[in-house]
Amino acid sequence: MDTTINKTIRKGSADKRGKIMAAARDLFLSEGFDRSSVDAVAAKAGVSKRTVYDYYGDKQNLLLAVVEETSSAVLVMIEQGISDHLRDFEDLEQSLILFCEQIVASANGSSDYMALIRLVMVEAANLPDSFLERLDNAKEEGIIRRFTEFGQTGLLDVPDPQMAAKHFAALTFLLAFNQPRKTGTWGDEQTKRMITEGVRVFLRAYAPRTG
Amino acid sequence: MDTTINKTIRKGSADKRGKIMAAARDLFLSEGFDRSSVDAVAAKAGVSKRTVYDYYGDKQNLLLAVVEETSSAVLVMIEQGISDHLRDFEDLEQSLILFCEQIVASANGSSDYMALIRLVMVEAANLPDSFLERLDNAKEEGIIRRFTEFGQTGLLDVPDPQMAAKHFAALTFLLAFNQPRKTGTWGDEQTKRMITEGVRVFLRAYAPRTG
DNA sequence: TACAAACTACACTGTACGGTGTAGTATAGC
DNA sequence: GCTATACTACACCGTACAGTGTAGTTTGTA
Repeated sequence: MDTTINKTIRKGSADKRGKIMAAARDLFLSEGFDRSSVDAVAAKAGVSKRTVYDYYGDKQNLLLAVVEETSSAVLVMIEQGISDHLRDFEDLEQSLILFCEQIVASANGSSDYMALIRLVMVEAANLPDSFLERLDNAKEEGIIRRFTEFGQTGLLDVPDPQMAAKHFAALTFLLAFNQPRKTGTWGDEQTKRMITEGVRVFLRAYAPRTG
Repeated sequence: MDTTINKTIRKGSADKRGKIMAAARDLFLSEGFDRSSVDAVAAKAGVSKRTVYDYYGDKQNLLLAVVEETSSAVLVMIEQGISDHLRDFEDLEQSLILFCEQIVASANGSSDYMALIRLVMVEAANLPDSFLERLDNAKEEGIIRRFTEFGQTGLLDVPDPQMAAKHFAALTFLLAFNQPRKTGTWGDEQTKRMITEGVRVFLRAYAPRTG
C-alpha cells in the first residue's frame, strides 16, 4: 500500500525515505507516538523537518507507514523462524524451543513485536479499522499451517489448530513478552527457562493420545 | 502510601478526592496519560482545575495515585475471584472457568487489568522502580498459593507452582486480554470459549500422572 | 453572625509541538 | 552555464496544555 500523501511525492532518494522510516520506527516504538516529536524524528534521521513533511505529509501518516513497515517485518521474521526450525527437524521439542528463542531474540531490533502491539493498542483509535486484528491473525497463520501438518502426521493431537497456535503463543513468547524486563532486553536465562517450560507444557497438553 | 503533596492537605471532603481519582482513572486508562489533560480530569470530576492541583500537586503525582489505586483494585478483585471459586468447589475445571470469567468480566470497570498494564508499560519510565514487576508478582501470589495446595492434595501435578500460575494466566486471561476486542468489551462468546479451552489445556498439561 | 477553610472562576505564563512558507543552497542532467 | 529538482535552514503561526496566582464565593462550625 502506498502511504505517501499526494501533493508531493519525492522521486529521488529512497535513501532519505528509509532513514526517516528507521528513525520514526525507533522513536515511536521506544518512546511512543505522542512523546516523539517530528523534530526529533528529523534530527535522528539526519534530515530537515521540512523533508519529513514533504515525504509523509503529516505525523499521522508517518505513524501509519511505521506500523505497516513494522508489521511486515514482524511477519517476515516469524516466517523466517518457521523456515529455520519448523520445516525439517528431528526433535520437535527442541525445534519449538529454538523457534521461540529466535522470535524473542529478534524483538530487540526493527521487528519488536511487543513494542508494535503496544503502539497499535495505544494508537488504535487513530489507525484504520483494526490493524491489530489483521496483525494478530496474520501472525498466527504460519504457525497454524505447521500445526495442522503436525496433526496430520500424528506428531501432535490438534483438533483445532488455530486454538493450538494461540495456546502455543501464549505459553511461550506472549508470556516472555509480558514478563517485566529489567535490563531492557530479553534473552536472559530466565526467559530461556520460561520458553522451555512453556513448550513442554504445550507438548504435554497436545501430545498424541496413546489410547 | 499517601500520595498527597504536603503544602495543602485538604481535610474536608474525601468525596472530592474520590471524584478526582475516579475521573483520572477513567481518563488515563481509556485515553492514556498524555492524551488526558488536567482540565479534562477536573471537568469530569466536576471540580475546578485548581482543586486538582491542590490535592495532587501535579499531574505526575496524580498518575502515581491512579496506578496505585488501580493496582490495589486489581489485586482485590483477583483475591475475590479466588474466594468465590477456588476455595470450596466440586468440579475443578468448572471452578477455574468461572474464576477466569469473573476476572475478565471485571476488566470493564475500575479494575481493568489490561488497561492498567498498558498504562504502566507506556509510562514506566516516569514511574518509581518497576511498578510493573511488583504488580506482576503480587497478581500471581494468590493463585500460586491455591496451586500449591492443589498439588499437595493431589488434584494437580505442579512441581513449580509459580510457573504453573504463569502458564494458567497465559492460557486464560492473558490470552483473552490480548485478543483484539471489536465491540469495546470482553465477555462475548468467543472469549468464553477461549477461557474454556485454555483451562482444559492447562488441566491436560498439569493433570496428576496416572503412572 | 462571624470566621476560617474549602473551593471556584479565571486570567495568565511559559513552553512544546504540529504544521507551513520561503529564501537560499546543492546537485544532476542538458 | 542553465534549469529543474531535492533539500536545508529558519522564521513563523496557532494551539494545546501544565502549572500558578488571586480575588471572590460557598460552607461548615463555634
